[in-house]
Amino acid sequence: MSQPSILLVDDHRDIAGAIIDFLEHRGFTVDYAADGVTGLHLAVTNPYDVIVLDIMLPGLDGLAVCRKLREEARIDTPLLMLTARDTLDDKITGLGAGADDYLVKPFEVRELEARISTLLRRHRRAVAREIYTVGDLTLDTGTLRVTRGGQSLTLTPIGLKLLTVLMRASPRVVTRQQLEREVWGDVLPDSDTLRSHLYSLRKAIDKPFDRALLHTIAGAGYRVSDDDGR
Amino acid sequence: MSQPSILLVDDHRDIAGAIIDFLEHRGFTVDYAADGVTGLHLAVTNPYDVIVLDIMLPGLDGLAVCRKLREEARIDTPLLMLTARDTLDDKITGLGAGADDYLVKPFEVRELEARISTLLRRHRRAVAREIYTVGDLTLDTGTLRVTRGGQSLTLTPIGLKLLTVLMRASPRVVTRQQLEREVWGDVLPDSDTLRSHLYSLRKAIDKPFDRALLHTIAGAGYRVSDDDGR
DNA sequence: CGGGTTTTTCACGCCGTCTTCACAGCGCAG
DNA sequence: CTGCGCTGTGAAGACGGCGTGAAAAACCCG
Repeated sequence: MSQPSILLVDDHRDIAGAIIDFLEHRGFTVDYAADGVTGLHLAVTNPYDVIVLDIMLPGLDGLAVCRKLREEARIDTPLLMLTARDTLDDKITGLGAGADDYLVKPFEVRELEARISTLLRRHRRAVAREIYTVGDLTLDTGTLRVTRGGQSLTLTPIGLKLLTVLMRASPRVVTRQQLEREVWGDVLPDSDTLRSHLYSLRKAIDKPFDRALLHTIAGAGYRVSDDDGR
Repeated sequence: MSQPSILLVDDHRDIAGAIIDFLEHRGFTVDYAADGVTGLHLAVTNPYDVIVLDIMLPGLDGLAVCRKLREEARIDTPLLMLTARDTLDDKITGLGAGADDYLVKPFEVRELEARISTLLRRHRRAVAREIYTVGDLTLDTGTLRVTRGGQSLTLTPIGLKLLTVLMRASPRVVTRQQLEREVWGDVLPDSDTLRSHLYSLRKAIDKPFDRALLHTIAGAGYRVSDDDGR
């Protein structure tokens, strides 16, 4: 996600303009709607990374938009609610409607950006979190923790990347080319440094244990699987 | 799977009630148990698509239930563990015990649903592979594993390639030329090394067994089929 | 700038694979 | 009956892929 996209829904055009200027200057792409219906429509038709929603809107208010997004459209994009008063009621109803955070007006744009960044990070982590298990080896892509037989292992970044690809594919075979592409993109290194990395990955996840999980398939590629004789 | 079925094991009846309401409203069928023993019993007697298991349970706790399911009952239904925030430890999350995912309490029900959907998707994908079968010989083109009569065979890369072509074509005849083209492309080797490869392929897949599956069609080519009489 | 980590490069040597070759069996045609 | 061509059989050697390990280079972070 090189350029996070934001949807801003707020009927105060002057304030909104300032916010948009600031956010765009900070590298975000911003779409804007001045009322609830338009905002809702934009939100369901485009994939945003964060939605910023004023609670007071003409027609369909922020709470209603939020609820519709969550319950009808089933969109779980992180949502930040802008509320005028710091009443406990507002906070509770906002969060109850499915908002992920709220911000009390008036606020600093810096503050808004910070909250947005937090939501981005959190959501990315939550969405990215997948857990792969092969035999007694587990990889938690959320915490980037790798464990085998209960004990935690430390890998280098590339080792981790390789293992992720291999475990996601498990028990299928992954070719060298696929692995190289995953790690280095399109500009592949000349010499096959991949071999060294697989060597150290193996040293980390297989060497200290009895059974090997990372297998070489001659002329084809590599596979992570718990064969166990079969 | 029109109506995915979930097993929920949690001793907080109020929370469980809310979860059940939500999930049933979202189109799942939910069974419920308030303690580990009941949950375990349900899990081994019914086929669920996903099991949601609280880690803190009266009597038999979640980790124990999970372990028993995996190690004794040999049930590999996707399992999601519910854990308290303060016990977020490798050993406690249940990953080591065989859980496929975990969720930290308190959580949003829609997050729970999202994770359940992910597990459903992944599990479905894991069982669907393209596999060729001829007689008791099977070839999994994803894992590149070849088995006959339950036992696994090891082939050379070229042998594997030949077998793939032959099994894909089975029971039709494949000419030598076609086989050569598949393996070597357009620059064919001078001498007919193909014969040697077919010889060793035969040695691998037919020699150790009674009935031959790889047949030579004089002057025409080769065929893989379970003829039985013809 | 400095220290530690990560990545890349390189060289060695083994092992599996591919190729080549020689021979035997078999069927068919002359 | 005999020779020829096609195929199965098996071994030997060449070759390349791959594991291994260390050392150099790049990188990151404070």
